[in-house]
Amino acid sequence: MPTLEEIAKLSGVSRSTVSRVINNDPHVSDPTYKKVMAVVREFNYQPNIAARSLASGHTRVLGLVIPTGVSKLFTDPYFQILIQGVSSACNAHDYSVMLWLAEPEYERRMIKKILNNGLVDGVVVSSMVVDDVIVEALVESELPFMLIGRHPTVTDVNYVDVDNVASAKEIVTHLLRLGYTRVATITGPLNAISGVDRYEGYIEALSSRGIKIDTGLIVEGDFSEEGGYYAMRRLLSQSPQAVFVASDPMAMGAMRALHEAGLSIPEDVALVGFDDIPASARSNPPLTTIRQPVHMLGSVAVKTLIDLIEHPVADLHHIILPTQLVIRESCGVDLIS
Amino acid sequence: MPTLEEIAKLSGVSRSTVSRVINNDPHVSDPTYKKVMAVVREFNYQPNIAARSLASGHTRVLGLVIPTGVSKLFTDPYFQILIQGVSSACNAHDYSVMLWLAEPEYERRMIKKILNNGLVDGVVVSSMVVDDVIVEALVESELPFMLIGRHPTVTDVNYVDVDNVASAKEIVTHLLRLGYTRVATITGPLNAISGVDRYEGYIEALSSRGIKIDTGLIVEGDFSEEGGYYAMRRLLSQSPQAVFVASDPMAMGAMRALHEAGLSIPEDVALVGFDDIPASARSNPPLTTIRQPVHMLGSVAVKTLIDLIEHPVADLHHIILPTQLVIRESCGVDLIS
DNA sequence: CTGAAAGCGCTTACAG
DNA sequence: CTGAAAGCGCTTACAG
Repeated sequence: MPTLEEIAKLSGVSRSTVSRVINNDPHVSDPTYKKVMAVVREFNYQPNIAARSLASGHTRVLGLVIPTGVSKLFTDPYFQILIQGVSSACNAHDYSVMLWLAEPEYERRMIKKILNNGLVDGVVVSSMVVDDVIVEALVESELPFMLIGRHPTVTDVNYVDVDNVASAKEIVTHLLRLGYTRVATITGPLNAISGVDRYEGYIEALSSRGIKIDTGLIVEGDFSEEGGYYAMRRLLSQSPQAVFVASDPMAMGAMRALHEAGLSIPEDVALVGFDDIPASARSNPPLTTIRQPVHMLGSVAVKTLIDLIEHPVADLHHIILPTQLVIRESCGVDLIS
Repeated sequence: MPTLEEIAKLSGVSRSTVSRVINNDPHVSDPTYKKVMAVVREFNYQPNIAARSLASGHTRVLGLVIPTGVSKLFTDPYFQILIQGVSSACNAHDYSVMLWLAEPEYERRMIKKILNNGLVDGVVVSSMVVDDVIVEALVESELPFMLIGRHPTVTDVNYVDVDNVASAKEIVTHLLRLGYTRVATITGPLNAISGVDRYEGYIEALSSRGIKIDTGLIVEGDFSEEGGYYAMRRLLSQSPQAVFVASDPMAMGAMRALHEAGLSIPEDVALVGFDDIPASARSNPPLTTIRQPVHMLGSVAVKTLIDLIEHPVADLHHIILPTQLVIRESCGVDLIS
């Protein structure tokens, strides 16, 4: 592994010039550029990252923190796609991504250490819980950061999100329009912002049609398949006509519970979800759901963050990405017309 | 974010001394230590990683490369547990882990770049395919590295593995002992070393009992649930009495195919797997399988690697971890006695 | 367009 | 036990 100094000597120029060449500085003559590049290639020169970071003051690595625990991270397709979005946008901009692989409590203890030692140029955070301390730590650290999913109380931070309230309201309204009146919901965890927002959308949809809220029809889930399964079992005794499940993995669990109970979908109980994970198109029956642009949430967060790093501005970025209502078979068809 | 220099000034000692304190060098007097630590805490000093790496020549970060593509990585519980093992061992030794988030082809293009820029002190590689170029790159780079899973041709490298051949032979022999004679197998991908080894174990078990190999009973899978499902469907026409499935996710897929065909396990077809993922204990029926110490594979790889980094030796490490035959219901009971 | 020089924030022999 | 000094391998004004 040669150093920049050696490359300079070998090509008969100064270290400054080699540095310019490898950093694509336009102020280098063509012959010089070619001469140096030949040597760089010949010796397979790779600039030392630590030295480069120390001298330049930035590392071109982004931190990705998902304070949700490793198991959930690997279990929910949402994160899989989100991470792909983050990862591909980073690659495209020549940044690396450092994924925090640790449990929630671990984060809190280490978070400041990691934030302040200059390892990352910025961070993207997904799926915070409402009382998460990470936002404070981030604000204190003065590092640029992007949230995926808005924060309920701290509003002067950058984020990208979908309109969870409106989207949930839309799909529940669809159910109402089909003629169902006893519409239940399996909510997300209510300490997650998206959980609260989707619940809110459910309430709004019912209220705006003058339907009274029946708390017996509301069960809290945790976004997981298992959680959906058990929530649905609890809901069974209330015999809802339709259920809005606040995430597709939970909807898969709810389907399993329904099948086990010998109930058919949508004839006995109609079901809709939220996410549109790949499995939702293949489920039995295919799931009506809200499609989130998950990959794009990740890539937009990264692109915005990189822009923030490279061109600091004071303006806040609050980006809302569009969702789609995807109608398949699990919601049934118009009961009235 | 104060620098070491400022901490030195503030505590009235030299930079050398501050460095010794934060690195727990025993050659520091107690009063000095306390004085400096007080200042360190007061200002929440975090050493700059880039500077530290540059000066010391090591980074305390380990690369984890699993050249299998992001989707597979997030889909197979094997990797989830492996990563937890790697991650926890790193944490315990104050190392960070950098997970490559990229598709296989990408690796090859970038691998040298990443290996030679001094970002990682060593790397652990899991799940290579037989013709993988990464081992060469690793050898060239002169970085310390550990393989999880042996390499078929390059033997002078360090690895930790289970004895796939013997374990597969053991579980197939169990099937034979129970009285089944038409024993099929759904293999792993035969460009993966573990896929080949488990297939080899199947062959050995049959051969050592004088049973002729029937190629119609051998179908290649890909370690995934889907792959197991389709492989089992192809096997159905051969009406095997029992099937050795080379991974538990594939066994789950095979069960699904069997259930769909209206066949019951183990009455119509007995089934055994390999891995013992969490789902295998809860499947219907619970799956007889080989338990791999996956978490330990990860942590042993890391511990050995760190030892290699901190105490370089020429000796090769070839570590074989034990497996267990876990007998549950899917294999049925003794047909003969 | 190119080079000399300072500096990024640490660690580590070397003295004492 | 402690400090002065060199050095890790780069980048970046500053001159020219």
